[in-house]
Amino acid sequence: MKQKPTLKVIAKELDVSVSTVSKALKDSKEIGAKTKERVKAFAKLYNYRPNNIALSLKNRKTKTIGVIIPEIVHHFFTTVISGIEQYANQQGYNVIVGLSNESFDKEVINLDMLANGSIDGFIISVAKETLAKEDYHHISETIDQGVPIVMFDRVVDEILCDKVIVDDVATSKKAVQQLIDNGCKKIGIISTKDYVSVGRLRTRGYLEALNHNHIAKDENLILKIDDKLNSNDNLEQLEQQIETFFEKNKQLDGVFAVNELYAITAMKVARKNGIQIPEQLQVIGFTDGVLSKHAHPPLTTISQHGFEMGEDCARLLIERLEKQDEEDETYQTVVVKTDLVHRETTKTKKQ
Amino acid sequence: MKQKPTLKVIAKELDVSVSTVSKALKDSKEIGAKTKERVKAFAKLYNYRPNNIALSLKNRKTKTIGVIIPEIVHHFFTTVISGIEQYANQQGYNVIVGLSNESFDKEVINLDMLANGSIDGFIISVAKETLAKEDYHHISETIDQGVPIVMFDRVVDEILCDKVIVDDVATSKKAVQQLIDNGCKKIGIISTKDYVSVGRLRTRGYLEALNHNHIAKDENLILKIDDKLNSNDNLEQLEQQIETFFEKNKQLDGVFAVNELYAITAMKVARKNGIQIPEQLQVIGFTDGVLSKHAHPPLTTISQHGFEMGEDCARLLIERLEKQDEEDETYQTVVVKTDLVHRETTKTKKQ
DNA sequence: TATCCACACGCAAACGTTTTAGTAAAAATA
DNA sequence: TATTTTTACTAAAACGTTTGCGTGTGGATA
Repeated sequence: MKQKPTLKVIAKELDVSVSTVSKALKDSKEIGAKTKERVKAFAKLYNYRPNNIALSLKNRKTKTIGVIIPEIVHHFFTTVISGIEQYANQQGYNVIVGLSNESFDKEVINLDMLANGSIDGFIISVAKETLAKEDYHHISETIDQGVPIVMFDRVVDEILCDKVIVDDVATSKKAVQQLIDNGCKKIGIISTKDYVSVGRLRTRGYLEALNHNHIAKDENLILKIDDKLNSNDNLEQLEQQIETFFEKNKQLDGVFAVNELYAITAMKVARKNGIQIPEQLQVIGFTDGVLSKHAHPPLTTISQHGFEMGEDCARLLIERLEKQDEEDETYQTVVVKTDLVHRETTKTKKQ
Repeated sequence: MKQKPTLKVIAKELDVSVSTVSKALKDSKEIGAKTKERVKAFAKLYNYRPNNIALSLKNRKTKTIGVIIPEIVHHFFTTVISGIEQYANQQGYNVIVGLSNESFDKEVINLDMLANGSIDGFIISVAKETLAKEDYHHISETIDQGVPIVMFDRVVDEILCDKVIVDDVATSKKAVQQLIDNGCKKIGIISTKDYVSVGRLRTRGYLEALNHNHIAKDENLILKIDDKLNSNDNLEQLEQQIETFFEKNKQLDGVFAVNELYAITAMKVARKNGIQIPEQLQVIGFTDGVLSKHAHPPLTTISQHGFEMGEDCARLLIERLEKQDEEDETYQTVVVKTDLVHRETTKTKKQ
């Protein structure tokens, strides 16, 4: 339990100045060969490492990026984090994770805690409560203070910053089109309330697909789940709502669900009602996670490539950080491509 | 894009000294009432926040704890992180996450990057490669440097530090006993190679249960999966190995799997072979995650209460940090209790 | 009027670095 | 030998805080 060596103690020990030690360690030509040797040997012996905090203070940058997400026990978000981590570490950056738990207040607190010099920039996916309140002052203030932000997945249009998203509308349209092509006549969507941007957009894509195929919109076929039900606690309520939905729509032969959980639960309800998948009912989910892959039957889904999204987020942020002098005020929105992963809840009509 | 206000700029603007500003903001009685007012008003106007990095440097503590885990796309680990986050934030600490990706080198790098003043202490679950190499010098060196470490789940006995674990042996024994009580005669275990501590211990629990019931050990009933197969890429190989395992053990009527994935995959193989669960084969998995809950049929599992484990880790670490003067060299090992979650892959003989 | 004491504030050091500018001494040049 | 150049190093400032101590001003007291 010895104290960590600093330049100062090395200097004192070797009877040279602090600056000599510093320079010797960086192989400066200002320092003589034998002095360098002495210093390096001593530093290695005592396992000297420069103090990161001091460096951060001096350089006014921490080489750390803050990621704030609604929840971490969630396959998509962790996949994104993996991508962020990978790219960031590779560039010598650390990643600090803050959880908002979908709460506005916790999001504000997290932003506050980290924005005071702890991190160089943020990557954030906005909490549902924040989206519902439409209060983004904490985000715009952070940007105003010169801390760049990259938003992903749940983004908000009013805020000017770099963004990484999936083309929710086009992707959903593609998925629903697939159901139509596979012969579905009565296609329902299980979505979220409209203030969740991805729910809103995916619903729009669903409607566009119907419209494009001259299928009339039927409000009964659109189920908008209340956000609170996402938490694992009230699974039964979710199941109940979907059950009711199924009862209301007897000849339902296709379901597009905006997330894994809704898709899986729909399958569960279908199974309970003796509905054969995919023979009587075809299902496509958004987001390709473990649940979909290991479901029975394995679920056809849309893969959003979370890892790549994470990499893109980190890249965008770090690029902006590294050229912060130029004050580039033009922001990018990266749209990552999606893929339809055909598994066994859809009929394989066309590949 | 204004620069962040510091004490210095406030001081200059108000034509007082830096120390006056600092003291005024903390309501020191040394400062006159009107000056305090002026300073506070100005600070609020420009949204002044003390720079955390400077404080960290001064106080020699960062109020940040580093968590290093093998992978983040994993229900158990994210649950633990949730617990850590919750407790830590509540105590005013931040959480920084490092991923080892099960690699020894990445673990060392992560430890190195963070140990130089960036964090006050670590919470770590050791990478498989590290366990295989049995090289823990990076960990002991970190502890020697005065940075406390708490290990959880995958711990190593040789290292003296606080630990949070599950009683793997007893818990596994209990699970296997349950299978026996439910009438299973031929019980197999799907485990990992022995260098993964949890796999080794859970296998031991399995054997103890057999022994306790005077059932002879049968090597054929013990399948030790090679670690590399955990990654989602080679699922087919995993499936293949389990398939072979089933063929070798025809009258198998009980399976105890040391993790979710193995359990789920075993069920998949069983279904493919037309084996009815739980009528012909009963299955219990270790770790209660989303897969188990949403499996069909829902999987009976052992819940390790990851959230509580996280809280315990954070509590242990923070307690040690806050009384670092006393140099308490007695370490605790917290054993969190487990529960058998009865679902539908076991016969409900006794509740 | 001389002395004392609050009062209100400023100075400076410290945390551990890096870096610019400066300075002795030694070496090279004239 | 006198001057310049090079070598090898040190001093000090800076990053943004906090805090113990010093100090000038004023009013109250003697």
